[in-house]
Amino acid sequence: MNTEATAERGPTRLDRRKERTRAALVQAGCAFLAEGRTAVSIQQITDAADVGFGSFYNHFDSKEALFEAAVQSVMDVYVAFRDQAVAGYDDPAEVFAVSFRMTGRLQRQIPELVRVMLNEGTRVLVQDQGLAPRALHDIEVAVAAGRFDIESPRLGLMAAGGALLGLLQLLDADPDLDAGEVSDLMTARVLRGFGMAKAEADELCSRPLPAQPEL
Amino acid sequence: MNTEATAERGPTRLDRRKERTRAALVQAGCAFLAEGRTAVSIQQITDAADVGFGSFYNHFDSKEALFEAAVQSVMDVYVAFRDQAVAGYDDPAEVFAVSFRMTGRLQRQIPELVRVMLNEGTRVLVQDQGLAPRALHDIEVAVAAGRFDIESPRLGLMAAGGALLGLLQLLDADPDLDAGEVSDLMTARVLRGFGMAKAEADELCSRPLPAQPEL
DNA sequence: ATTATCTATAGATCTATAGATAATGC
DNA sequence: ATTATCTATAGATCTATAGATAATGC
Repeated sequence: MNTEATAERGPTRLDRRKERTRAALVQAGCAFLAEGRTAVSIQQITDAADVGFGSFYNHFDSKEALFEAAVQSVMDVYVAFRDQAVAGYDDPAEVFAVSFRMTGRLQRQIPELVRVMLNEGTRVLVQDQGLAPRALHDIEVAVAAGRFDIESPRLGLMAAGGALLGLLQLLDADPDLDAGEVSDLMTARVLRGFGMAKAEADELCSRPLPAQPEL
Repeated sequence: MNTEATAERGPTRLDRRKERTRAALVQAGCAFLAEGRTAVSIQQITDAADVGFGSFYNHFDSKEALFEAAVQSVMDVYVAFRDQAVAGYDDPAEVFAVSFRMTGRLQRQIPELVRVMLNEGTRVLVQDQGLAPRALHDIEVAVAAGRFDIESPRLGLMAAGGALLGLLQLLDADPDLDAGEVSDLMTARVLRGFGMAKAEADELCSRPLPAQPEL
């Protein structure tokens, strides 16, 4: 029995040490994922994490389990980023625009995180938890509010999500691009695809943005 | 010296046998790629290809080299598919629409091929040969002809290509969807994002299509 | 006393090649 | 005679675990 379960105290120092080890492994997994290198040995992973080889099995059953956790952790961070970024906006179309514009800028802030997402590709758009349901909700709310004019929210999600991944890929491939400018152009284009007039879309994409959330 | 080099004759029976072996290996590589299983042994690959283990090294230096060739072969097939599909169309906007609409339908025709593309993800959109330069050319021609109204063809490529991948992912994830219907809706949405009026986009996406090219 | 970490290693698996076999070319 | 295929295997690498060590809890 650990203290947490019996006496309802917070995590012990032991718990924190364990969590640090796990986090180091997940972090190393992310680094390899960002490079698309999943064909590494567990030894290479523990070396990168600066952790004893055997410790790996205290936390994960297999390499695949680690990589899964690594993707999960990246998506958790991204969802938190998005939630913070759009907090305080009322207009659902603006929520959508802000989250789109901020994500493009995120590529310059934490390129490794975005690379993990790019390696996951469009799979993230059909998962029934995490990013996809939130983005779908955003779109549905905007449709209900009469801000978007589309046939199918799910199709809209795939179009917008795909375009977002394309934007991130472009920014990753070309470091010279102005991330803010390109992101805003892409966002305006997607809004037009959702039936918004050009002038209105452009205006919505030129409004000031919140500060980049802490991560 | 082989007969081809010295006497300019066609490929010999030996050449054809070699090519069959190579094709079997590439085909097996595609099958694993489509499942996202790159962590297979060379033994598993040669078993799947029904080829002796040692023969692998007659054709490839490493597993990575095989997978690269497998992706290449899939992209070659897709480019040929697209070229055949759009042959005979003059209006660059229609070329774009047909290639988009036909690709969605291709998912139902050869899902394994599309799955390999999905596993490659947005990477295909920033490669300087194969699909990306052709699609970019289509867009540039349509802009020059006054059919598309966009700021940056490259950004348009990323938006359209990303949306196409999203469409393919959706069709792959949900076998019950009407591929033709969904593809046409997505195409129309992308055309609107390129500045085309809704009525015109819808009309363009309801025209008859050529027969699916042989592959 | 308990728990997580580390090191060391047995056994499994995988790669790359050598040498034998089969098919084709001339 | 030549070339590609196949089978067999040595050596390298990798995984999973056992047992020792270090850190923490009480």
